[in-house]
Amino acid sequence: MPELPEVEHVRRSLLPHLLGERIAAVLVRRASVVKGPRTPKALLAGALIARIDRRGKQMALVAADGRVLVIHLGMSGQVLCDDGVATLPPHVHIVWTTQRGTRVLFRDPRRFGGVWPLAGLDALQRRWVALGPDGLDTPASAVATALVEACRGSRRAVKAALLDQHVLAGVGNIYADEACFLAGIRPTRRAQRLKPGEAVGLARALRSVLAAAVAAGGSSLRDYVDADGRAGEFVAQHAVYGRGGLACVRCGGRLRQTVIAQRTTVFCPTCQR
DNA sequence: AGGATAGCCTGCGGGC
DNA sequence: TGCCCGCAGGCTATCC
Repeated sequence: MPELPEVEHVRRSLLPHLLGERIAAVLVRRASVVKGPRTPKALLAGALIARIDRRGKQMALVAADGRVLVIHLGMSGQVLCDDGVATLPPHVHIVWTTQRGTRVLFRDPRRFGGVWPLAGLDALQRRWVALGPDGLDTPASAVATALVEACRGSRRAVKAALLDQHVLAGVGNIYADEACFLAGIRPTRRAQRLKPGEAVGLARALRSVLAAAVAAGGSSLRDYVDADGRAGEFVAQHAVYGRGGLACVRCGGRLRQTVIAQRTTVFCPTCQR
């Protein structure tokens, strides 16, 4: 679903609604989306929201008293804010209401996402060290190092390594394909065959694609909108994702489609080697 | 032990 | 029109 740029945009769009605001009430409408204690306290009832952090595709609401709630949007998750007047749309699983009357909805039709109540920042740290470095907030050189180390001796495809959140946090199917195209690297290449210079190029391409996508508000295919219901515009800039069989924007040749790590993969056989 | 496979869910578009 | 199939932005547990 939402990958790093979409989650970052949701995070930014939530800030004006939640930062410095106090949660007055929490309503859980479908308990199974809460992965941990389901008490109002664990779900930030009474909390003053001090920060909203992000690592990769995960977002964390951090309360002034140290409570933390991790939100993962999965494939179809949304966090929506409204004035609390309209009828709830379908698949809204959690509803927070702030003291000022803003209603914050966690909506997730496919329910691959969820929320994880954590005791504090220590627990968040422990959860997030398991992830690789963030694809956007990390210097390109460090991203390249992480890629080189993950590829060393690995027989899996380059794209499979990019999708592995333990290697690098935040890259999903769209941006893996787009970064490989920008770097001129075929996503099917075995990771261990990647030369160090190519890993550096791929790291640069990744950051460039992620930053451009954030600037465009992310990629809205079906479900994705930010907290204010706005869609992202980055789809118009996709060079390969969703364009299998169409003409390469660079050479005009026919883009090829295959499957890597169970994910549809599109690349240009001419521009990507 | 890394890496490839199901499985979790709902909704939508295409083909018949 | 309507039904059935395949497919979708993620991740985990399980198996080889």
